[in-house]
Amino acid sequence: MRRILVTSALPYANGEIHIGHLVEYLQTDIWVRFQQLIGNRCLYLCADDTHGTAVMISARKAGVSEAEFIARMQESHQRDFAAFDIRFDHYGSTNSAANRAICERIWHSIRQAELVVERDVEQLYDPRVGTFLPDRFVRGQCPKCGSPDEPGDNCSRCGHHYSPSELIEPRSTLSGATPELRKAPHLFIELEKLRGFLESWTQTGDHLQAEIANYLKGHFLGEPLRDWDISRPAPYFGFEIPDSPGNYWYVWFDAPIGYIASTHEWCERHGERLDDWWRSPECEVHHFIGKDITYFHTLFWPGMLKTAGFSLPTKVHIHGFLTVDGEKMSKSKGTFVAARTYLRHLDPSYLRYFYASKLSSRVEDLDLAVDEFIAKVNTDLVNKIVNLASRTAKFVESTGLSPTYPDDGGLFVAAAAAGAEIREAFEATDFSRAVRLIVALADRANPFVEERRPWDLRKDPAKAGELQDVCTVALNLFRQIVVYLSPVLPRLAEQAGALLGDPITRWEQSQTPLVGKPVNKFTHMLRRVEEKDVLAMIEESKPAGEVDTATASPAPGVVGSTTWNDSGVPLAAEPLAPECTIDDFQKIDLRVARVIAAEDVPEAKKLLKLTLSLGGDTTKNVFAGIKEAYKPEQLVGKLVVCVANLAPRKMKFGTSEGMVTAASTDGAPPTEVFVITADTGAVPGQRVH
RNA sequence: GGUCCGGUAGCUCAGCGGUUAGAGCAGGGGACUCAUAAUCCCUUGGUCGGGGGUUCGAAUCCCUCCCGGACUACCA
Repeated sequence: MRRILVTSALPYANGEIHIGHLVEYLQTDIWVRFQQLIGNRCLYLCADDTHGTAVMISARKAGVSEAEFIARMQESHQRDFAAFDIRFDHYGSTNSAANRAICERIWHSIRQAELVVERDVEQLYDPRVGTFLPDRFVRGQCPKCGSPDEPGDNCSRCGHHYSPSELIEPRSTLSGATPELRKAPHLFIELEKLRGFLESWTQTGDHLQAEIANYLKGHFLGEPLRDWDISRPAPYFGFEIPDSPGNYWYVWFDAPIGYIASTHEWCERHGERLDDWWRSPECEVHHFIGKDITYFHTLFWPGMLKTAGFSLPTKVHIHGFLTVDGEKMSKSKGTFVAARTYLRHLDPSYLRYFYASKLSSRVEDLDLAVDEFIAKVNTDLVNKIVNLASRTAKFVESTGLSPTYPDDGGLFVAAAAAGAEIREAFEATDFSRAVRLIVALADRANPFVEERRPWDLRKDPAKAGELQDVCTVALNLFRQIVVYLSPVLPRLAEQAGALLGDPITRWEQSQTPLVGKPVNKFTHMLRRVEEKDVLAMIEESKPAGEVDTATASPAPGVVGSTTWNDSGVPLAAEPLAPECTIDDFQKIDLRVARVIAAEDVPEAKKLLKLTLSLGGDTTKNVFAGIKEAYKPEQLVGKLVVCVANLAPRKMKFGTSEGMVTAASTDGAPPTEVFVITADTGAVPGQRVH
């Protein structure tokens, strides 16, 4: 029996769980349940990741204390996980006494290893809010290309990288205030000192997927590893560093330590020793994470563990992101579905099954195509698998299963043998392969029922024995499939166990048929998915107030903010700029213009080249960063609003003589950009007053 | 631009050196009626991205090009 400790990444306490998060938690939960099913001792641990500026700000906005804020969020997270049958052995919080203690312990080791250096860091500071600003909380004009309102780390227009302090006319997105440059001491971990260890750990053994090891080799280990800035000056929601008053551990220092702290809390409750799980060569440690946090889990984290003498991860399992119908999840398209919203419309088993049917051990994005989702769930689960039971169980309600297992032409034995391959696939987190193999078993079981025609047998009392045998076979094949599928579909396993009076708890149950048992009354196990439910879920996930003009028209004559129920998200994402005067506004000459030509700039990722007419012979050549939102032909003929007196700017592909105005939510993907057009009747050349 | 992954039937994918390339779904035809109109049988459909090469033999190995995606672009 192996002893295995498993974690999923700690969800951040700044937002709700959505179906993208669930890829990871379901993947992990399935693997854990599989391990338990085959008899291994397997613990599944998680916690909320609670620290950092973002939580501090969100709590402030919500008008509650951080403690209150994270408590609410944690409750919400745990409720969602439970609803999807994600079964943690313990769910902690990084804002716990246990975590603080272990952070201190690990910190002490890192200090002792002389890996810490102190250096001053200049960072922008918001004097109005009284806090230092992470890069993404600062916006301003790009120092290179002059593009206004660019984020604090790099320019979305020219791609130039800079530090937020290089921005021209920077402002805080929290308050609109002009940030000040302030110097503060920060603590750094000198990761380069661990190079030897990290090279060998990442490049040998089976700790990482091959593509990840390769990626690290090329991207990080190819040059000196940079020092890791792991402290933040006050105010910061987190743990104060004991030997550095006024400084707090950066959230990414204490977050992974939460894995150990959560284990510690579990140990306290169950009378176990932490060292048996985190300092024992007998115990495997498996982390499941998304590809976005590869860096933290494959370099810093092993470095910290190694230095502090904890077990290194046996394996870091890294998965890709979720896409919906081939595109990134999008709030406006309604594909950014909160777990809570999903639950209002659909059965969690559908998602568990669908994800399982798509997941492999590779670092690939997983696509949820709505049609495929519906087809897979209905065809495989309901029509093929559950159908085996629902078409035969009632014939043996009174007699129960045959006392000995009848001749089934070798079906049960063959499916039992297939278990070895299915088991390997689960072990390797190659769930799509496992599911494919399992469904193939159902494809063989249904023809058996068809051929033996139980519905005819029941008409002849002399064939009662044969009827019982046929149903005994069908129900056993069903049960066998459900045992294999039980890590994916625990509810179905429970229902099947109840039907046959024999709870499904062990993989071995797939190897021996069940005989001589009474059969309970069959009750529905899984409803078919209906397209309208999926569509309703997507509709509900669209931002409130966003009316789909193709399908809905507003009630005439009724106008008011309560009627429209517009979301507060865009404004909150990008608070109002500092006040300006009418004179300030007059400097900007906005004009109505007609797009008379639009063409793609093939070499550019974001740009379209537009020719704007201001009426008469006056035209302007403008490059607009809207390629990902519009096709050129959609724009030709449109009346847009342009900044007509903008200084011309030479760009890689030509000179841009103006700018087309467009609306977007800060932080939204580049596909969510909406060009501002003029109402009917406006003509090119008119000024916007 | 760099790195990596992929391109096999309309769709999702399997096969990854060896008999005429497979499955499920979808399409077409038929059967059945126990079952959540589920099931079963038959069937249409593919120069395995293009081109070179290695080999007795290639979807499978090598080279090259094209296309799609992810990551990355002095950033952690």
